[in-house]
Amino acid sequence: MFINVTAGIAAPVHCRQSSTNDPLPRYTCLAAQSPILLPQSGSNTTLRILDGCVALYQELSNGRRLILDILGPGRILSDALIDLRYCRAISLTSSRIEFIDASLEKDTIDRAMRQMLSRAQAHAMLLGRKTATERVATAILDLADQFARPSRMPANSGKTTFTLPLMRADIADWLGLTLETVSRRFSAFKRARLIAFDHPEIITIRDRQALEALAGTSQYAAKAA
Amino acid sequence: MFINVTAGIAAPVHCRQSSTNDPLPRYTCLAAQSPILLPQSGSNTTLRILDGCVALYQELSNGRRLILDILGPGRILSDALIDLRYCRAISLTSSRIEFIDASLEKDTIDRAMRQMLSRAQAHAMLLGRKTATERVATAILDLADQFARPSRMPANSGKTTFTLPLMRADIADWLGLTLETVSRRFSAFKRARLIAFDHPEIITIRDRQALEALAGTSQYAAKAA
DNA sequence: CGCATTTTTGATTCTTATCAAGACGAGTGG
DNA sequence: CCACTCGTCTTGATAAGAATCAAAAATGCG
Repeated sequence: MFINVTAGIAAPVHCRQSSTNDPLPRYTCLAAQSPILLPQSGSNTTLRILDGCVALYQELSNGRRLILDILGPGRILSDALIDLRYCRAISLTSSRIEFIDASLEKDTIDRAMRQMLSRAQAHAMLLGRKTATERVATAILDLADQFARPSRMPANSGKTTFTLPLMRADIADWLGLTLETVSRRFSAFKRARLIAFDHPEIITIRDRQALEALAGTSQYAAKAA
Repeated sequence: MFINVTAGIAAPVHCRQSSTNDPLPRYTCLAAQSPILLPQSGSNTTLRILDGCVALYQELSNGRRLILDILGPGRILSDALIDLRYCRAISLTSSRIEFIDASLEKDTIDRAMRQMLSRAQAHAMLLGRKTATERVATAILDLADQFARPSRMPANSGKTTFTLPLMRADIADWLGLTLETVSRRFSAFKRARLIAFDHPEIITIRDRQALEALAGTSQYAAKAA
């Protein structure tokens, strides 16, 4: 199912969308695994993710794929930011997105751009110089930051539970690993009681400090941005 | 030797620099291996590399380093672009830089930002999914694009000669490899007659097409930007 | 020329990929 | 309700690629 964002009408069934005359914002709901087609650069199509999860990825000749970034609620995606000749975007879970007027929120775009670059650089560090263990620890912490419900009970010191919007294969494509390696690291972290999970996609962080130590110094700079 | 760009006065000996009252542009020469200290974000310090080569890099806890990008003549470096808490910049060869007024060239900064992001994403692809052979081939082509003299004789079909501004260890830190692996790939390419060199830093591309094939589809998107 | 740095090359080890098989869970239809 | 299937996940055995360790060769410099 392809959603052409240019037209803004080819939305799936279960979709809330205001009428054409309405002022911004307009909402759209995407099913899981829906490609998001931004128009050619220059049209200034910009959207904000309200809910769900979007992956920005590139592909190589023989089927190799790398997910460049995982975008959770609040993140901005714009043709002003990314080079669409090389990047594709896809929703990993069912997602709700909002179209925003780029010209009205120049500052927002600017901040999003800086965050994108900052994260890309931190991710390059991860891909170039971190071990599999460090990569997975980094990923778990980043995903917890982006997808954990803010409503955690205060008594639960440090324990965060969240639903992974990516499956093992996606995490592998994000971290430059194989799904088997990712699975092994998750199992190892579970054995070491750094995380806990019964279902593979519902993760509880049991020892955040240890994970942070494993993840290495250069945590995603995105937090501060 | 530290060059604090804020003040713009702590320049090395062999330095051409106009007086304080002069209008833009102002030039500065940097010796090889001079760290470039940009001020805290917000001051809009922006510079253009006129000659030479600058590396943008990050460091990890235990001495691991990753060069995020190699900047040749024409490239822009600005505190508006990069997060200076995590990035450092250093000249790899003696370089000439020019300070520009970011407010006057908003469009230039914008294009530079997009190029930076585009290159960061292509580099992430390289680090995450390319083999050592593909990485080195990609690097040689990118460096040729950035540092080969444009004055190549027309008869020399496809043959480009240029001086590498990086040594093997730098290339390794850029490509997420070790210097031994980089050296081995250079030797292999030499044996296969894809490149030629007598001195390790003066490289001639003998078979650009083969290199491009090895480098894989997603060549640096930077060219078009 | 001699010294320090860089590069090359070789031998070995280690991490992760690859190949393979089984376990688990969700959904389907009998 | 239960078999059946499909997709995902886990785990194990093995292989491949790059790192590491080590030493020699080349280069540049004082």
